[in-house]
Amino acid sequence: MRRRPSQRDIARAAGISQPTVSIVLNGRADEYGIALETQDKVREAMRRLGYVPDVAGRSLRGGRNGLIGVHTFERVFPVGPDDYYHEFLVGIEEKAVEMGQDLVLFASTQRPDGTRSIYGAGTNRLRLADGAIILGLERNDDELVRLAREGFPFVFIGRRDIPGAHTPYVAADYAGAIAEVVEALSSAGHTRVGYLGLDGTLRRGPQEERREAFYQCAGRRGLEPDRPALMASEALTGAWLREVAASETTALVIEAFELADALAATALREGVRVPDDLSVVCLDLPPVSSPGWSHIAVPRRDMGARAVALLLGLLDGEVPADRHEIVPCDPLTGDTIAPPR
Amino acid sequence: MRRRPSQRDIARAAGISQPTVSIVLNGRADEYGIALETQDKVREAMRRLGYVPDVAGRSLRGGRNGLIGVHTFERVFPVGPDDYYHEFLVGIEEKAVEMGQDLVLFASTQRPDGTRSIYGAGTNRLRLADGAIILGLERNDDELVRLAREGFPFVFIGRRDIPGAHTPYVAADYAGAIAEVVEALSSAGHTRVGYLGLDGTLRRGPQEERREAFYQCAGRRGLEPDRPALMASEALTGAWLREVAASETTALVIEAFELADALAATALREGVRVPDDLSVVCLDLPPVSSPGWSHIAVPRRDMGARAVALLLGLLDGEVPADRHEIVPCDPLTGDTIAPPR
DNA sequence: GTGAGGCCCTAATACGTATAAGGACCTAAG
DNA sequence: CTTAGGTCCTTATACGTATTAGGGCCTCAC
Repeated sequence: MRRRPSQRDIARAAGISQPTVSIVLNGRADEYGIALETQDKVREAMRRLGYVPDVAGRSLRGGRNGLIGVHTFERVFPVGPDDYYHEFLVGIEEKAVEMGQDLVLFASTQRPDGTRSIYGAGTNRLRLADGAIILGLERNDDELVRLAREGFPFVFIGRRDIPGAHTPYVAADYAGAIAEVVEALSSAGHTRVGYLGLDGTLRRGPQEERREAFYQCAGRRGLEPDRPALMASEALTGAWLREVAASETTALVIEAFELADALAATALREGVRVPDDLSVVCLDLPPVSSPGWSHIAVPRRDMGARAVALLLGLLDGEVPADRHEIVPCDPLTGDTIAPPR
Repeated sequence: MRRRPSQRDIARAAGISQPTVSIVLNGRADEYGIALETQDKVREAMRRLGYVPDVAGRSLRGGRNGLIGVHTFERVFPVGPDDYYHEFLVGIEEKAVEMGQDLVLFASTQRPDGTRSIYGAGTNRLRLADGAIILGLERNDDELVRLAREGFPFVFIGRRDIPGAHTPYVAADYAGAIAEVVEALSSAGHTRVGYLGLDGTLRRGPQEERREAFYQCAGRRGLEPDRPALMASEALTGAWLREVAASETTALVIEAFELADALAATALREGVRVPDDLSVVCLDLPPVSSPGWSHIAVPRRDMGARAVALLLGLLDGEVPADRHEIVPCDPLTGDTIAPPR
């Protein structure tokens, strides 16, 4: 008798039938009028045999398992320390703890090339969980559409408006936060502002969203932004920085933390003083990073937590299937915005 | 007809029986001698109806659900970046990907005080997975004993010899690595060596294991170690370091990365040159840390991966239930061991 | 003493899958 | 003509769960 005890085993041990066990287990004993004595027998047997409901059986039947799936379109734990997913996971786990749910990290969906696919492995593994939180930088709209069409409950982290599909998501309020940045620069007296963007496709979606929000907002507030300078962080040269410092541009908006790190090093080397010679603001600096530069930050932890709450709301049917949640960014902090020189 | 197609639907569409569909799907058509024409009909219907196998049904049938539990006696994702668990998780995930398994992080087992307990919630939630990998700094021997007695398959990460229970574990070969350190110090010409240990209970088990291994090994190799200096990293003062540098002691073995960081800062302040004035070796420096100090490192990634492999071996019955695995540490690297001044 | 109604439980079933056992049909050998 | 053997498929079953329908037994009222 090596196999895990099932409801039938409990029933046998308690001298009653399997459905009764199920009823007691699910707290519907009163509703069905099960004698207290019987309930005790059942619970005692469960404890004694170490019963735990079977995931497969439950989800086959259509019930809940207390499992929240987490699917990422790339590896969950990249090697580097500045990990895109980590903070999201922290938030997800925190809320899961609070709500008494466990998490399933889908590792089995990874293909040989390192990307992950919901349907790639031939089966939709996500179904083992009650619902899933999905995150990823790649655009995999077709898989999401299919998932939505199957009626599987999920929440995407990040803005993801897909035509023709109701996909609930939790996104950061970039626009609001960037308005705050623009306001701060403007009221410090800046008019010509440079924009340093990340070249390449690494996190293209979010980057472009920031960029657009910035340019729209700057225009409305009377700022004159330079055309965006796009480069990889290794490509940031002293010559470029000297040129900026010598130009009319008095402040720099930086799109990504890699560029901020590179800029910090270059500025130090070139003797460009921040913020005396050049004001600097970074959009989305991770918590562990860089000097105390002015920045806003995507509230990853908070977004993770909200995603869990939203998913549970979905599962309980308390929330419509096309609900979006926009989470305010962490407010602008730091001290590298000064009046122009 | 909103629901996803099942094998029965395929069968109906192709005008045959459900088991035939299953047989074709699993590539056993030849074995069962299914006519090519029938196979084509089946495959065509699958494509047309968009069939995707149902995991729940499968794992219900197979007895396994492809879920590997990960239980930690503390939070999985602490807030700090120098995260004790992170590297283990990386290894676990890597191997899980390779073996096509998914991971369950047990968040529901957390008690209000932040600690986690296997049996705290009344039932052993771990049972939901096929088996589990358990890690944690606290000693919770009683829960492990109970788990072992219940016959639940698990692997502990870290040395954990519990009298009267077969608990498989994966541990680092501290002794071997520390012998390497002692050998290096000795052959560089050192005889008097200091030992800087971490005070407090934070990671007591592993720390003490290192300490004992060092003192035993040093004795055998003819080194004269000072009595260990135990302190919290904040308590490391310039005065202490000056005293060491002025004494007969020519090398320092450091137990934990926090102390290494603190020592680096203090040495810089005090003008103590490493390794010219003092040789330094750290036991277990995380990958992302500090100057290029000489150190050995606990092979966390590797240990995580081995734990997964060991657990699957256990599940397949290919491995006895009392198997221990000792993983060699990453070899000594760095350049802060020099001849004594 | 018959019916109503409450109490407490069981039998039957369905979900999707995989496999063992079995059966129908045909061909070829004796 | 019978039988052995091959080919190709089906029937039956089991896995663990939750729910619907139903049934036995007791008590009380008429």
